[in-house]
Amino acid sequence: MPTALPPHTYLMIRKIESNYTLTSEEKLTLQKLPVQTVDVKPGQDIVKMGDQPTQCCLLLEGFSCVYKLTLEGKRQIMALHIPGDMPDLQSLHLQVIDINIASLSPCKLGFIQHRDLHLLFEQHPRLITPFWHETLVDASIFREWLLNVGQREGYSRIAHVICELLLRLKAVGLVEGNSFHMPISQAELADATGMTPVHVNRVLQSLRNNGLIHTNRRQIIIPDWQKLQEAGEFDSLYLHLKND
Amino acid sequence: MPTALPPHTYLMIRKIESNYTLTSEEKLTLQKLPVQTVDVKPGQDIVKMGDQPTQCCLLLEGFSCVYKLTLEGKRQIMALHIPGDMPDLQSLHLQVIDINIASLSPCKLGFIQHRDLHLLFEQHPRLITPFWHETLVDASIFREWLLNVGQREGYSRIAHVICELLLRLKAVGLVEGNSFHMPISQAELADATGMTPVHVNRVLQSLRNNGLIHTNRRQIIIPDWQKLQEAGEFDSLYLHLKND
DNA sequence: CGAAGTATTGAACATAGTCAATAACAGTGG
DNA sequence: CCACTGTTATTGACTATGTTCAATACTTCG
Repeated sequence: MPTALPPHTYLMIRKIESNYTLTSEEKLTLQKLPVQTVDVKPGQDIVKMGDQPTQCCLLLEGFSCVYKLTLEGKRQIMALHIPGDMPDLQSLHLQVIDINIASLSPCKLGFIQHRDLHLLFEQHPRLITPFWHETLVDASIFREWLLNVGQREGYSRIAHVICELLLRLKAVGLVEGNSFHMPISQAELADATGMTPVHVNRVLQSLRNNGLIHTNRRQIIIPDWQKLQEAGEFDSLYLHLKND
Repeated sequence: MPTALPPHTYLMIRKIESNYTLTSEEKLTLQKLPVQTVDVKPGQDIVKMGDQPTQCCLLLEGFSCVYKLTLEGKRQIMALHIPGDMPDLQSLHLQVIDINIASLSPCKLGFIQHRDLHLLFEQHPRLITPFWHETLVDASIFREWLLNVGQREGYSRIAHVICELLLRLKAVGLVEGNSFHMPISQAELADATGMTPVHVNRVLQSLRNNGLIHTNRRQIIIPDWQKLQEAGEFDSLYLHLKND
């Protein structure tokens, strides 16, 4: 007898359950949410500024990001998404999308219709809370990044982003020991930290030289978690992870 | 016969109504929300990192801000609040506060108990949406600030912040003609834009010299809205104001 | 009026950016 | 399996924007 595949909403439910106790009926309803999956290549726009989507996107596999461009074409990446994240949950209540969302690696996406979520919330009003919660954590991460980009020097900035990724990936089981896969180019890291690729490269070298990270392909190995956290002034409070 | 004073929730309701149609019963319930008012001096912390409040704060008069500090004591201001804003609405669902909120000018605050809001939402589930909406707009503003601080040069950054304030203040009726009161020191503007006070001072001078703003005390006069918007690369989409 | 906070100025300096060239790597098809 | 191609990473030299430090003027308010 074949084992049933987990539902597409598996990671989403897992995340919700780390903060909320779901009744078995609520959980079942979430498991049965209609999800339409799509595969996309790296570097593809998933949602664009000005769109008025009727569905939300759930990242099932891969990495994506939110970004905006200045008129001169400078790009700021404002958040990185990992499996289980819902990058455009805001579109449920903000009619016009004011950001761009793009894949950073090959991604598997699950699209959930707004009307299905609205229905879900009508039938189970208690479920509104964890979804609202998710958007509040997103906002918290934006704030921390603002502190990062506005006040920390390059060395700390990069260390901070790596710390955040480690903890978030750990929460969805994507960390093996002290290492994880980070399919992000230095140019993209530069856009995420408000630096130039050249400077990112130099900072990464000094992080390596100081023994805070090892890199192999796009695998990041963290030999000394304590030291990396200190370098990035990292305090995980803002991630609001319950099971630290 | 004396005219009844508007309820403390007046500005909040006004903001909600710019996006949602309230039934008269919903409106009445909102007007009757218990609000405890407090006056605070400039530069006072209202909420601190680590707090676990049982109430939300509604700004009735004055300006406040959200900020965080780095270990070396550098401060990043992440948002400015104007009357009608609810700076810590997030505390409804995030147990531990991960930011500091401080008054920038003398402020009148209204505190609303979480339990009263939860009751409100139980009785009128439809009202969850506008409050969720408010936190989504906050997040949108954080993102825009991240773009501002990460990718724009000083001149545009300051122009952008002024543009944002003008539109938001206009929405609550605090703009007279093309000018408004901005009780924020240059040092605070520096913390909001990730610059030094010295540099802010120089940028303000060049904005004045180019005729984009006039300043008088802490009154800002905007003689050429078009030019200021261009200088700040300002596009109001991210504010999600309905009545533009 | 006097004190404290705020704004302004100048000069030296530094972090990070720009430009440009080269090296390493990953994916492709013969 | 290897040459070919485009992308990504690395390096160096020069430059800029914005910082730091420190001194001076201006406001505001009791």
